[in-house]
Amino acid sequence: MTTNVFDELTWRGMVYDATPGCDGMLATEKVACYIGFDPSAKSLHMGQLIPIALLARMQRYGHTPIAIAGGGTGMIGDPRPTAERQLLSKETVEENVLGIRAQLERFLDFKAKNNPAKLINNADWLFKLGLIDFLRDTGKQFTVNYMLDKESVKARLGREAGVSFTEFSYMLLQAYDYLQLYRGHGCRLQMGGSDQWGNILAGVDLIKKVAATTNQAGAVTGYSHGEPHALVHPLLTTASGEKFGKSEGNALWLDRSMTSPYRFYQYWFNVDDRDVVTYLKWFTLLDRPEIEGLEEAVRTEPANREAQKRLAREVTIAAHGQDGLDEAERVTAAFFGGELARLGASDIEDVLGDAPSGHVPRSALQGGMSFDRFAVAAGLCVSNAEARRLIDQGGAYLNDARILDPRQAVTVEHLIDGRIVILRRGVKTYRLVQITG
RNA sequence: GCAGGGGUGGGUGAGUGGUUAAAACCGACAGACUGUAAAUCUGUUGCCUGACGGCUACGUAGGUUCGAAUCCUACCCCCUGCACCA
Repeated sequence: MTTNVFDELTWRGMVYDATPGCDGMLATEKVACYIGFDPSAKSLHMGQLIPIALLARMQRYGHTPIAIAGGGTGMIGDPRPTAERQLLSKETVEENVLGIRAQLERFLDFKAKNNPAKLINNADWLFKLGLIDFLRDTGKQFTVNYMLDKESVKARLGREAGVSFTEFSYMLLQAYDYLQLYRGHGCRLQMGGSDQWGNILAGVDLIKKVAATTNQAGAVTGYSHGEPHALVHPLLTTASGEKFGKSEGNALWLDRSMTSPYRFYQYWFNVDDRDVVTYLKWFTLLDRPEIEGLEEAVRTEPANREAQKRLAREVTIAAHGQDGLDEAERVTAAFFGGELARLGASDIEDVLGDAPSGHVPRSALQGGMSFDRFAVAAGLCVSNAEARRLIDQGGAYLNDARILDPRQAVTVEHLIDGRIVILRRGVKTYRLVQITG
């Protein structure tokens, strides 16, 4: 472990940009720092593990992490370069904030003796904010020219549909948040992705304007709670150029009911060799020698996947606890260990309770059901045509036996202990089918 | 508001009356090879059908035609200039 977070983050490749003096502050003082979490869904997604990891690391170095649940800013929405956002209802935002809160509590220590993490909802102050006061106190500090400089706003200005005043104002709200935290919690660092740089600097600028202390001659001598800073991380993409944290184009979630621990684990397990070291640095607390050891392992014995296994273990346990990891590893062993056939139904149910599953009524199998239709009924394929295609190509399996004839009948004979069937497509897509009724 | 360009399958994008379920590329899926990797190679990639064949589809709604993604009309949306706001 290096002596200060900044060096640590630099080594981990997580510093894209920071305000001058930020490194010095982090090396010599213990400060409060914050990151905002947008409550646009009831669960955080994998991409948001990045800010979580940053906060967690700050805490380890003795700084105080503050997670902001954007209950207020979530009512507005940060402008996207393409199109206006759909406003979420107040109820939805509140619900989402609750979900996010529960998840953050697993990653940050809220009971630490010296620097317990804090979780604050910016609705606390934004909802109370009076328009006139806001325009006079905060709005007056910014020129529209400054605000127009933001990339996402520029992009929108070039379009006929434009950008609503609502979203245009977002930047000021975020700046105001930072000011509130600065005043109320002495928060001196805001972090985020590099796409947030503009918004974060707006906050820094606002604080500097409002909280500067001056000498007799009017020159700035300092700031009431110390100089505010900004630090942003690079935006992470995979070696193949995709957005990090997406599988088949869908986001993976931290909520186990939305993304099972098994799928979560598998995502990390399957990380490209080219990405695995970066991910170890970003998402695990492993120290430098350990990561360098794994890096070496990737180079010399890639087939062992030591780095991927370790990555998957570390991150899954952080997100889903020991139970979640056990479950993910049990399912993995059952599916990929080639011993499905030897297990009984209750063992399988036990182990795979969490695996992607489908249900087919027993009555459908009484007279036998052709395999292609069964595959659709069980949710392995979306259409009969797709099922037939899959079978033709030799990628369909029933209880680990390849099926080559679409009309092959699935009957009660195939049931494991009379109530379960395992379907598989290709190498790694398994589906547990429960026969009901 | 005026003028011009455009809306095609998951994406980019060809196609301007029949031979077009719609080129090409990407993505996706499967197979081979492997390490549950990458790269590569092969196949598949609207739906129903074992197959013949059928059905639905090219912004939306109508129309012309034996026949339209392709022509006409109206509407919606996007883009590019110009004007207005200044």
